[in-house]
Amino acid sequence: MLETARRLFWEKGYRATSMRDIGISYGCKPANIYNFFSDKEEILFAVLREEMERIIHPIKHLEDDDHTSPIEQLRFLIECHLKVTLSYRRSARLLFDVALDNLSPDKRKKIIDYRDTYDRIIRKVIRRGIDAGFFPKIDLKLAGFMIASMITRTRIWFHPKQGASVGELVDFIFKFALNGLSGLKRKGSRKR
Amino acid sequence: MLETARRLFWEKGYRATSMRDIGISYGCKPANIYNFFSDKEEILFAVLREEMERIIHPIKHLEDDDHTSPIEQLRFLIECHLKVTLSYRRSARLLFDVALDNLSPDKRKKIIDYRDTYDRIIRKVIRRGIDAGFFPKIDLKLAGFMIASMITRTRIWFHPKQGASVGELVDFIFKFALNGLSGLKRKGSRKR
DNA sequence: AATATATTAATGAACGGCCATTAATCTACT
DNA sequence: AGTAGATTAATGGCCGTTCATTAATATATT
Repeated sequence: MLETARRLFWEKGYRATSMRDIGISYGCKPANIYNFFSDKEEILFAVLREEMERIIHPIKHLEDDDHTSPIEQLRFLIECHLKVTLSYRRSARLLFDVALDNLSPDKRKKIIDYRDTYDRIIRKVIRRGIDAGFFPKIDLKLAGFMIASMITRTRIWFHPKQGASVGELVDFIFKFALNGLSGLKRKGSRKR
Repeated sequence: MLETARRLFWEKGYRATSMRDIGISYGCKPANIYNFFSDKEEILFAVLREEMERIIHPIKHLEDDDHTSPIEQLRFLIECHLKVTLSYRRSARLLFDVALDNLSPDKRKKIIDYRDTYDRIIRKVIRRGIDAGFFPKIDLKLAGFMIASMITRTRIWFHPKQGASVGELVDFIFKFALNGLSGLKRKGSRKR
């Protein structure tokens, strides 16, 4: 049932998906859904949390890994994030962006914490790249957001049957990011 | 009134913004809105079209400009797109992504045409950079999407009072993109 | 094994709320 | 007087959720 809801939320949006829609798609009446979830919001929360977990889990160790090469870490992070992202079907919207308003403050905070964790990890990886001399001293926040932007939006336009394969996309984004970061100058950096 | 609707749609989403909301915010009753717009969808269409116009208009000439330096063109495009994007308030969602479903097919097509125009322009600029020897032969679609992704998502996280200024962001993205593209190898390219 | 009891899953019916929109009427302006 | 803008009252529709009931399944008891 959660999978059904997840699919519909991504396809149509949270608000445009009714409990009746979920029931019809899953094969039960909407009232039955309340035997499994307390309300609609809880379904959304479960969906978002599960996806965030899938994104964070494989890269979590990077936060404390001060030994592996930062370039390898960057590639690993990009590859993991991208593969999770593209393991789902293409979607016209990014649910992480649009659905947070529909969560109560405490649940929203939990999802935002996941995002913060992601941001923290990617910045650490980049930081290590700087410290190791691969990248110039740059704004970690900007760099992290740029890379994440490129990855997250692949879900909107990437189509597995057309153009580049996932592997090629990993390569492209990794190299683009690596070159992009490597070539930046001190200018534009800002102490935070 | 259009400005009021635009603001609310971006803040809360199209579906979560009721005609009552628009009326209250604008200072009239919802029924009055129908003296100016035939229905809710027409408001959305007007909002999206106006914003797309603002994005496309300043860069439209780039489509037929085979003389200016492609690097300058790239910078100009990034700068224009970014400045339009950040001329609006930060938003938790990208209306272009989420609201298209709420348009009738013919109106949706019109907005998508704008996006296609943007994609065409940015790919042309990159194409020229390739032809002029600045970039290696790469997948134009991927490259275009990457740059556009970085720009469009600034609307979600950029805050004018914190961190980098708009100008610094223009510099950052331009250089990131320029270096990113410049350093790419033939590998990963794919004939389309 | 058969039966009673408990639990879980599923449903029909309905509620109260909100929505976009319309028709009729009113008000302000020229 | 005519018109544009604004409002009131109402409609039909959809929504998330609740409640009482039923059906199916699991567990405990004899």
